Amino acid sequence: MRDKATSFDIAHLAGVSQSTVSRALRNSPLVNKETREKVQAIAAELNYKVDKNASNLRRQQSGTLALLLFEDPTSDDSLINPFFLSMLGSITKASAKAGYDLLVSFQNLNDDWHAEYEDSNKADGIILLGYGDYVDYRDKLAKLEEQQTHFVRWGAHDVDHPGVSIGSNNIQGGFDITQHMINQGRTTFAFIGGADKHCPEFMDRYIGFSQALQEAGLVHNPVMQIEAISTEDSGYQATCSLLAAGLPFDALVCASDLIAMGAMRALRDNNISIPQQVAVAGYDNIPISSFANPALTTVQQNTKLAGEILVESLIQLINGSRVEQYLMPVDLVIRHSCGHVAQS
Amino acid sequence: MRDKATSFDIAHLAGVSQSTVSRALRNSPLVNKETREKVQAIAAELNYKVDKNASNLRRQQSGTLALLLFEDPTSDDSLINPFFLSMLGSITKASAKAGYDLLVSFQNLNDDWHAEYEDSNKADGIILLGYGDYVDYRDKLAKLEEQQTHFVRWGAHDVDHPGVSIGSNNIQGGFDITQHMINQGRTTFAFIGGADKHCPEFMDRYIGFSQALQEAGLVHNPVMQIEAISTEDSGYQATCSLLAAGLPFDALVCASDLIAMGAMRALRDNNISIPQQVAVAGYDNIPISSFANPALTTVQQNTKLAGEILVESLIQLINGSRVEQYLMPVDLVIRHSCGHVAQS
DNA sequence: CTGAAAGCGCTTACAG
DNA sequence: CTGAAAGCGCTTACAG
Repeated sequence: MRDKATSFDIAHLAGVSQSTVSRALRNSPLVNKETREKVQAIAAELNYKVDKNASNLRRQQSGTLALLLFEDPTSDDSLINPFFLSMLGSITKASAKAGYDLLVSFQNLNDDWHAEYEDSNKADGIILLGYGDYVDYRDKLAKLEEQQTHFVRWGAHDVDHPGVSIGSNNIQGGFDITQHMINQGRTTFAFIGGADKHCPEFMDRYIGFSQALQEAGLVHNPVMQIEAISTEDSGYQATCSLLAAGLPFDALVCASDLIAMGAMRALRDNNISIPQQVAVAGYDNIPISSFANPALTTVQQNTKLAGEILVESLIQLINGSRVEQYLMPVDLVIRHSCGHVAQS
Repeated sequence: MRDKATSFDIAHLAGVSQSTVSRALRNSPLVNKETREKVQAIAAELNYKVDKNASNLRRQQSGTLALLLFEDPTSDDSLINPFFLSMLGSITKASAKAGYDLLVSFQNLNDDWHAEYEDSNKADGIILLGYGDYVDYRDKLAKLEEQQTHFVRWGAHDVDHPGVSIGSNNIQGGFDITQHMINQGRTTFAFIGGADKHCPEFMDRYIGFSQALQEAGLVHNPVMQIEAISTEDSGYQATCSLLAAGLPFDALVCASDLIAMGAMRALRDNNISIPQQVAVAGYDNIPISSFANPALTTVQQNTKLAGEILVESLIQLINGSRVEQYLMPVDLVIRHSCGHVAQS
C-alpha cells in the first residue's frame, strides 16, 4: 500500500496548522486568501485529496445518493429493462451535476435493503426505481418512512402510498395514444398488460385507455384485456392467446414497448399486417422502438427530466424541505405502427 | 435528523463492552457464540448498522468500487451507448455479488478524475469503461499507475499501455464476421469505422477484417474504409459518402451496431436492398439489432462475463495479486442482414 | 485570521 | 473469550 499524504503533511509543508489546511481546502472565507492559495497549491502538487471517510464521519453525511434498482423478478437475469437503463443514465448525470456520488445497486424485492444505505451512512438518501410488484414492497416503503430515511420513488402516485413519488402521467399517456388510434379510424381495441394493483403504472395506462374509448363512445370488451409483464416474450404469449380467443380487433394498445415488440412478432407470425389489419402502440419509447418494423408508435417518458427531478427532489428532502409528488407530462411519438406517417 | 444507535448503545443493552459488540458484528471467532448471538439480536432489533464511514476510516478501505464511464465526447449528451449500458448492468451485478458497492460516474475525458476516487478513499479501485480517444487518456492511465491506483480498463490490449486491460478479441471478431460474409459469397468489401490508434477496438476489428480478406485472396481497396464514430448518424454519413464515391461493393462491415444501423438507413434511402445487393454486418449485438429490418448479423461480446471478469480482476488487484490482461472470446450472431437465415 | 483540542464511530493490538 | 485504550483523518466550536 502506498501511503497517502494527510492534512498534517500539508500543514507541515505550508507552515500552518492542520486546522487551517482543512479550512483552506474547504474554501472557508475565514482563511486568508494567500494562505488558502498556498495550501491549495501544495495539496494539488502532492495529489492530496481529502479523505472522504474521515470527512464524512466528522460531518455526519456522505455526499452520496443510492440508487436501488428493482427488477421484475420474472425477467431474464442478464437483461435490464432498457427504460430503466436510460433512467439510470440520466440519474447518474443529474447526481454528478448536483455534486453527489451515486451508489448503484440491484435489489431483489426480498432483500433487507430498507435500512442498509442510509442507516450505515453510506448514502444520504435513496432513489427507488423499478416496476416491482407494488403490493409486495409497500410495507418496506412504510418502514423506510417510519425510520425517516430520505427517499424518492419513481412510479405511479397512489393516494395512501408512503413517501414521495415522481412519475409520469400514465393515465394521460394511455389516453393520448388510444385517442390517436381512434383518430386513425380504429374501432375495436385490445389492451395487453397487467392492469391491477400490483402494477400501478400499467393500471393507470389502462385507465387512460378506457377513458379514451369511453369518450369516443366506443365499447370495450373486458375480455380484450390480457395480462402480461413487461417482456417481449410475455407480449408474444399474450397476443397469441388474444388471437386464439378469436375475437376481431384492429387496434392493440400495449402497456410497454417490450410487450409491443412481442405483440408485433406474434402478429407477424400469424400473417397479420401492421398497421393495415392491426395497429399496434407501445409505451416507453425505448431505443429499439424506432428501429422496429414498422417503427413503433409509442409514448415517450422524458427520462432526462425524470432523472433530474428525482435527484433534485431527493436532495431537497435531504436538506429538510418538503417535496411534492410530481406528475411528469408525457409525449406521443407517432411513427408507423398505427398507420400514420411520422411528420419528422 | 434522527439519531442513530451506535455500537456503544448496543454494548450497553447487551451488557458487554463496545469492543465485543464490534467483534460480534464482524463475526469474529474470538467472541463467544452466545454473546455474539445476543449482540446481533439486539443490533437487528434496533435496526443498527455499522457506520461505514467510521468503519472504513478505521480499516483504511472502502468496500467500494468506482466505475468511470467515458463517453464519446461527440455523442448526444442524453444517450449512452447501449453496449456500455449493458456492461454497466453486468458490472453492477458482479460487484454486488462480490460484496462491493459500486459508485458510478460519468466522466469527461478532460476532467481531473485520475486521482479523485482512490485518493480520497471513496473507492478501493476503479473500472474504466468507454470508447474514448485512447491517445488522449493514455497519459492519465500512466499517472494512475504511477500513483499505484488499482484499476482495470475495458478495451483493447496494447503492448505498452499502462495497467491491466480486459477486452474482447476484436481481431477475432472482425475476422469471423468478414469470413462469414465471404462464405456467403461476397467479394467486394467496404469497412466503416475509424481504424487508427485513437480507437484501438475499431482498429483491431479492421485488422481482423483485412486478415480475413487476405486469407480468402480478396483484394481490399483502402479507399473502401471510411471513418466513422460509433453513432447511427455517423454511420449514415459515412455510408452516404461511400455511395457517393461510386465504387461498387456487395458487403459492408461496420465497426459497431450503431454504425450499422445508420448504414442500413442510408442504403435503404438509396433503394439498395439488404442483403440482396449489399450485406451489412455490425458489432456489439446491442438490443436494437435483433429488431432491425433485416435483423442485423453481428458480433456478440459477452457483457455478463466481461463485467464479472472486470470486477474479479480489480478485486484481485486490490488484494495485491497480479492480474493478467485477458482477451475474451467473441460470438458470431447470424441473422438476416448478410443473407443468411438464422438457425434459431 | 489562526491554532489547539475535542470528537465523529468504529477496529484492533495489547493486556488480561 | 473480554475490556480499556489508541487511533484512523478529518471538521469545527472555542479561544485568542
